[in-house]
Amino acid sequence: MSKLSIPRIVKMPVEMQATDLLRDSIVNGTIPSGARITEVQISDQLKLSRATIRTALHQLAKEGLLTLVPYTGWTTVSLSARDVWELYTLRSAVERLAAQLVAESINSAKSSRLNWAFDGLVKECKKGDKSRIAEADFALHKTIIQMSDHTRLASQYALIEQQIRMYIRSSDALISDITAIIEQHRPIVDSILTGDVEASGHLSEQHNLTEGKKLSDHLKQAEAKAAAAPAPAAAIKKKAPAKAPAKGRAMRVSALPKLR
Amino acid sequence: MSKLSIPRIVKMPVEMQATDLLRDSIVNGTIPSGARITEVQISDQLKLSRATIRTALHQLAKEGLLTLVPYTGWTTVSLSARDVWELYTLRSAVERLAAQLVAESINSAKSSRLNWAFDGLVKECKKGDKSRIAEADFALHKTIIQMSDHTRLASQYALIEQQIRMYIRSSDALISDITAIIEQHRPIVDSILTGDVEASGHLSEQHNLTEGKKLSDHLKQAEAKAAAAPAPAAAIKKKAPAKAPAKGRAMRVSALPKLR
DNA sequence: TTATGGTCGATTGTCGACAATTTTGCAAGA
DNA sequence: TCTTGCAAAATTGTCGACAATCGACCATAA
Repeated sequence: MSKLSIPRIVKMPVEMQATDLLRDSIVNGTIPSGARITEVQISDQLKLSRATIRTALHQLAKEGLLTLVPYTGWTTVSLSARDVWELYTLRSAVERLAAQLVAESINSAKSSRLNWAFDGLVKECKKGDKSRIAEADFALHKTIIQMSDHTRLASQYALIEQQIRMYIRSSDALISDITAIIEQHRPIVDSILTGDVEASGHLSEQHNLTEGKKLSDHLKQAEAKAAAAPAPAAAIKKKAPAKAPAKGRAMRVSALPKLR
Repeated sequence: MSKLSIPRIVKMPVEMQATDLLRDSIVNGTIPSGARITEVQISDQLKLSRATIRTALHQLAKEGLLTLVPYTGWTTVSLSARDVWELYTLRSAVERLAAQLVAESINSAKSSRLNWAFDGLVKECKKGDKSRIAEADFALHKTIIQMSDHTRLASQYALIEQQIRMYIRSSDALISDITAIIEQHRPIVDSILTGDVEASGHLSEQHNLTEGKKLSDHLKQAEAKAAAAPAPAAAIKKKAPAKAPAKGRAMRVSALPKLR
């Protein structure tokens, strides 16, 4: 077959560029979670036609980042504690499979690649920059996914990761005990390296489950606090000035990065 | 929160109707797998604008039913043995999680629902109609998924199921030993009913893995045979004599059902 | 005959305009 | 003051047209 490894320049329709840009903006918080956005607003800012933007928005909706109410508007999702639970249970199942597949097919090339990713995490932990640690953490997990050589698993994982990133952005708290992170991941990596299918799967699963529970609990607590001191939502009716645009017209979103 | 269970009448934009129609046509084989289709052709047959069809096609691409080559055309996917392997490994991971969740939260309502689905399968097995047996089989699995009450898991499973159906349509062979089917599923159902989380997960996983391997092997064999004597799946275009449409213009697809 | 180059039809990419629908705001009446 | 009804604004739904690009065909020359 023609599996030549020519770089093969990739065509990037504007459509896809716009999709990526918007996805980034949502995931990294430029467009805040729960925000209402409109097609014309985006198309104006990006200088693209509404049809193009529309396609992009539909894509993102399919990815679970947006919801569309017909004839009314688009809204970025805001994740609840239940959503986080769903995300992490799913993630644990997917990562378990990936770890098993990699352990099953481990070889020297994969070993060095896995070690490289793990070393990256170790280094960042020693430096201490939390956001960089989180990034290296993601990278290690993603490396395992990619090494499983399973396109559907990978694309499924990408969706989950996106939404998790979104949540982590919105809740600033996450990493507590830095030194523990290394020891949490080391057994997973080791079991994969030694080809222990059972252990690698089990450890991966448990790691995600506990991690997810931690985040979910944190969010539940935050939700409870929010419920105790609710925003002044119901009281004012008419002339209320500056107020969260919970139901009103679409809010103006701060400047999006330029296309291209 | 406003989680009221008002039925809330749903508006069905033509867009979505078209998407559903096309999805069905692909999954049930009205549009054969591997076929090339064009936007104008579909929009003509369905009497809808290209933009609408285009959105629908993009959706289906995101669902893994179509692929788009820029400026060239759309093609329905044709699943290889590797694809089947991916599908079933993923499915096993997802169903394992679902079974565990259901076993964990089993109660009388869920018990009766699960028993009802299993009885349906038993009845069909006794009747002997293979396609109805397959349908009851799917239904049982889907019941477990739905009972897990996990929206992301369910939507993920829906995608997998779609593609599996597509493959099963194209390869007519599947069920061999009818009586065995019941005994394959009974332990899974029993372990869930007794709330045995570990066993239910393990059994679900293994069931899918073995079933997937069976289908994958069957397909591999078919692929080998096809390579030996390539099939004449041709469509005549102009004056060209019969020839495989591997690269040619889009083939005419037989009448699609009417919209509405 | 075969290789080369250009031309042309087919197909998707992008766009702006109009239609359908929902939500909002205001005014009139009780 | 509160409710009700109606009009207007906002927003998505649908459409047809033109541009960009690709693949196939054909004329030409070695």
